Amino acid sequence: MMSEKTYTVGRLADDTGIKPVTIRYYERIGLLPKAIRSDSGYRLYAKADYSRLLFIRRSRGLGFSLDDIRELLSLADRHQESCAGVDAKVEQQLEQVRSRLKDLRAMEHELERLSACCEGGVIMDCRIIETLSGSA
Amino acid sequence: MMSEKTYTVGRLADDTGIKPVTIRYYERIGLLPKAIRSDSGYRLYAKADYSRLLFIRRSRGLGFSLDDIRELLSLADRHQESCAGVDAKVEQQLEQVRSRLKDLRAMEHELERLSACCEGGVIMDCRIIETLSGSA
DNA sequence: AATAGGGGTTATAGTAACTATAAGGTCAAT
DNA sequence: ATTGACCTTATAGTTACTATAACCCCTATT
Repeated sequence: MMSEKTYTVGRLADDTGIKPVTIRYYERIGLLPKAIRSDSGYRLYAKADYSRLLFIRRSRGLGFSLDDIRELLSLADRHQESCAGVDAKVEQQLEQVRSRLKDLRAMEHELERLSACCEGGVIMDCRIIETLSGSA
Repeated sequence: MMSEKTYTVGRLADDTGIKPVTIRYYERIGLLPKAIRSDSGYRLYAKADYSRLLFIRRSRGLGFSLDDIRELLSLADRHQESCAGVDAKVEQQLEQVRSRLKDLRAMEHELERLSACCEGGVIMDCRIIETLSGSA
């Protein structure tokens, strides 16, 4: 029903929300296979590439690094193996996200505290500057 | 009571928790003034440098970029001006931290959901991989 | 005096995940 | 034939460092 192999890079970009430069970058670092080329040298993509890119985009959305994603993709291809590795990666990513959350929450609180203590005076009397400079 | 001008870069590093390489880097990009040198070419630091470095470290801890810190430092030096600029920077940083928090919380939830749906089978049946690949 | 260690100095390249720029080739439509 | 929107490549820039190499200095011990 659908034609076989006819996404150009820009079309793929529109469909996946990943920019052409980024797609080419992914190819260069081996995250995407080398695209086949048209007679004039344009990259041509098929459904499989589209799926792979979506996989990458979703994983990026969960904060996985490109290296993590490389591993996830290679795991995903081994249909018959246990998915323990995948699960472990997710768990590990969750750890990382939580640790980052902890840091950011601390920053948020400290910034709130700072913001609250500004009374609109002059730098010399500014409690914010004082806090940042201070010896506490 | 204390001697006047005698921190070496390593000493300053120990006192501030910022590594020598990083201190030199800060000097190179103009975040710290060029250190005066000993006869043999060693950098020598005074109390003021120590304070400035602490200021930088605290600000980094709040997530400010080095460019932000550059501005904060230059604001901090203008004692007689209004501290509105400082307050604005803090506010803006708070915004950024909160936006990042929002993203990370979303990631956390999604990762939790994923992690929960793994039932320890084989990749082919893995709901995690399915979700990452899926067209939803 | 020679040497060993633990400093210090520089310059250069690498990291992550892109983004920006330049300089050019292709394609479809007017 | 030319316009405009696309494609191609290579190269450099971004952030805040880290790593490496190759060398110099200072102090203390043999």
